Amino acid sequence: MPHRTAGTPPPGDLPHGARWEPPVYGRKMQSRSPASRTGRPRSATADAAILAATREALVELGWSKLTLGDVATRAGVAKTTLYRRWAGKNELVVDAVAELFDELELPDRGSLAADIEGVVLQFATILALPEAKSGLMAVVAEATRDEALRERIRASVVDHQKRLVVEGRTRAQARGELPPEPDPASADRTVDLIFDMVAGAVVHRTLVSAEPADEEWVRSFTRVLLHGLGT
Amino acid sequence: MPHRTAGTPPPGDLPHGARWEPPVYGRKMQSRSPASRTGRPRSATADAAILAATREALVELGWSKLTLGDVATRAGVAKTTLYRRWAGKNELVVDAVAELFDELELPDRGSLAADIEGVVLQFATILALPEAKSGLMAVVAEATRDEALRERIRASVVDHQKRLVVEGRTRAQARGELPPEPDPASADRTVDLIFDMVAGAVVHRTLVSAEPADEEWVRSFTRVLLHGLGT
DNA sequence: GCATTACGCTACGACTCGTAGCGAAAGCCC
DNA sequence: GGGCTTTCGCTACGAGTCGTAGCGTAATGC
Repeated sequence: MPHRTAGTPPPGDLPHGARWEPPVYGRKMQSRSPASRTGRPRSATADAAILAATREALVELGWSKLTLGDVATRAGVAKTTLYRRWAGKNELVVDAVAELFDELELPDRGSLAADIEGVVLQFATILALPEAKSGLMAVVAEATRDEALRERIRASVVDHQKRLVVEGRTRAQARGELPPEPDPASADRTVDLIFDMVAGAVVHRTLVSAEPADEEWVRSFTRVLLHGLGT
Repeated sequence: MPHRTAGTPPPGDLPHGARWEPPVYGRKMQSRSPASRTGRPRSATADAAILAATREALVELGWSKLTLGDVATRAGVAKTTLYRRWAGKNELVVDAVAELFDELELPDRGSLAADIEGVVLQFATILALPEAKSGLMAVVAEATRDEALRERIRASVVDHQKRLVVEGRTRAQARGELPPEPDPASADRTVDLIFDMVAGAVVHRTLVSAEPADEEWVRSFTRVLLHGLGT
């Protein structure tokens, strides 16, 4: 099963993909893509094998020592096949890591605090995986100089998480735990702020401080997020 | 002027550094270091030129395309000189980026909120520099698989910032804006939490969301940090 | 002067990169 | 089945980077 961003392009985008000069959208699509096409189809098995091999290589070698030739060997495909499907290491790793975050959900635990603690713990668990740690931050670093890559990360990782923030806020407002927003623009800014605070804190805790974001830490974090430092 | 972590090793550490097999401390020290030594001394001018050239190359090329050979050329030194002083790209970039954060300070602005806003804005300004963005996150990603590198980052970047948190909290407690901590262990945890929340949010806003952490954002962030989401 | 260390320079094997070219395989459509 | 189209595996290649070795020279302390 190929990754969502590849098999199912964002609705209303990329109806055709013949041209391929600058790495606009990292993943190379099957040329001449109007839904139907003739010829031998791409192996979906290879897709899964390549992404799994990429994660495996990330664990064993880390970002800097990961080579596409090595990934190809692990996946049992030719190196050229990799270059036919992805523009380079950056795009490949984004897709490989993005799959890890697909399972993020926001189960209703009855209160805003419990909801936050639950989803933050999920996020922290994923981020504790070595392939997530070394892979994700490396591509984020690369994305500072690559607009298309940043967009790719946003589409396949960030938006997925941000939706959880929106959902959690809606739920909390229905419970009366949060005041309704005055206008939509202000609501968007608040969502962005919360998202940066939550994801940023977990990432910083895990990667920079190199300490586990365990239950105790998550409880403290949630308390400050909801009630501030003063209490 | 060589960087602090090199010229002035952490007090009570590294009194001798003759052996050099695994990259224990990234920066290679002058072999046989017991304070005095004979022979031609290392050029301090070269140190500054190399670190400046590294930042320049980070801006123009980014992390992945930065090569030590190129840095050497820009700095006007031989490539071998670079390898005599640093273990590799990671350590060099850490030192080059660390200098950017040396100027961080915590001026007394009269209230905890104002203090936080001031220092967060400083941090955001530095992090907005392209050399800081691409350089810092790349080495953090590498540090997930390199304990020594992580320690190097901690010593030359993170601790510097964390001290500001401690100072700000002390100041706020003296003003009566924050309650005193019950025990030292709890106090340490709180400092770590705040630090991860502040630095993490700014980093995430700047790098992942790719939006500026401007005054308006900082004000909103500070409000949530101090009083929580409920208000 | 002498010992010692840093420096600039050149050269080197090993490795990775990304691509080109080929024949074979695997699907659609007639 | 026959033809068309696209993908696949494989090999080979030039280009570029890596990190080091070796050498003669420069700069300091004794």
